[in-house]
Amino acid sequence: MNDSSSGPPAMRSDARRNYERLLRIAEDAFAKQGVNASLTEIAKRADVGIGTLYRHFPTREALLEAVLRDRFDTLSSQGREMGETYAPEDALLNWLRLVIAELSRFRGLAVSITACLDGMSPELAAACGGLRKTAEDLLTRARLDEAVRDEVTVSDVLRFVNAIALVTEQSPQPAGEADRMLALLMNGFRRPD
Amino acid sequence: MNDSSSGPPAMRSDARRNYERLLRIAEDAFAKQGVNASLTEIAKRADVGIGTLYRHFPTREALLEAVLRDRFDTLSSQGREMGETYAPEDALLNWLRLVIAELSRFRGLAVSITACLDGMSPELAAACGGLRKTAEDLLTRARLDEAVRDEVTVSDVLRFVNAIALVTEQSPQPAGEADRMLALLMNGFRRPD
DNA sequence: ACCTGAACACCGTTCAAGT
DNA sequence: ACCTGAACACCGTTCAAGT
Repeated sequence: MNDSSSGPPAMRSDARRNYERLLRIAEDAFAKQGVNASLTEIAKRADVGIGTLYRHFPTREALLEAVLRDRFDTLSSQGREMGETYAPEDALLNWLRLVIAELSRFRGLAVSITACLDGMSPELAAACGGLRKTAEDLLTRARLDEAVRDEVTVSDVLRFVNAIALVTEQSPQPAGEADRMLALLMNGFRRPD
Repeated sequence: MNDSSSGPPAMRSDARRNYERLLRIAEDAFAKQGVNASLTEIAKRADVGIGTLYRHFPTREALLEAVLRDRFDTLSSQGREMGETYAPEDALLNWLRLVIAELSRFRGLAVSITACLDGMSPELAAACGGLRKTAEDLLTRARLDEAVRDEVTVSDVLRFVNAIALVTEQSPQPAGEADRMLALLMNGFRRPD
């Protein structure tokens, strides 16, 4: 909490180097092999003992969370911008598109995020919290604008978006499919009148 | 193909016993541990050498497919019944509810099915084919009844249904959540007028 | 024709030993 | 304070040897 805005935590310089190398290699591995990429191999590719990986990131989720943090932060701020520049419904739609793109970056990521939406996997809770807050803002605005039914909750939205990413990620044209599904979904969210 | 309706394939009686034991144990294991349950343990619990498991089921998907076959068949015939007894839209809705319930039986099943909808995992193709055909019939009827937009494809429907199962399966009240999401979805499918 | 299980290559995770 | 890597328990998969 105190180090989230006050810059990098204090570390011995070799430790810091290892930490960053691990992060870089892990991102690449997750992108190429999915979120279940071999930790042993990540350590090896980072020229680091496996124990060092575990010291910095006690669980796979901790490592994943670290890799995700930056991206998720920019996702949130993009959401805020959109809220200011677009009409409520478009803001929501466009932002959700970005979220889906992000969730599709690593195979299996959407599953992990779903798990954390459901309360498991406390490691990713911070990452999800940010998303949830942004989604809440955009959804509320859309609701006030009468563009979305009252019964639709933030959980609904996030769950669906995860679902779309999940089910699209192996499809031949992920982005196209995802867009179509998202459009159908927003149509479902809209009020009947 | 020739043995799908002409009864069980010819096997030595001990082989047949092993085959069925494996099937029973595997179903239980998949239900309890998800579709990635340890094959080694399944073989052990079935009192069978691991090689025997591989002889009968060369891949995990083959085993899964065998476990699923019966259930998926009854799912298809239930779909046909519903097509005859309910109004087109209700038939589709109610059948999709059943599909979701089935996909939620094993953790991770929806992911596997999605993979096979997308053309990977040929092992499960047969199982998916049945689902697809039934979905096609029900969807066509709903379309003719003008209850569903023209652009909605079978793939859309199945993908969404998978998505719902997937994203619901770890939720606190899976069935309730799934129903809500399915309702929203059908709302999105409906024509604007 | 079918079964067995040892063998191999891999992985996650821990922890005593080092600097 | 941090790093290392051997050690342990597990898994998937193959295949030579058995009946």
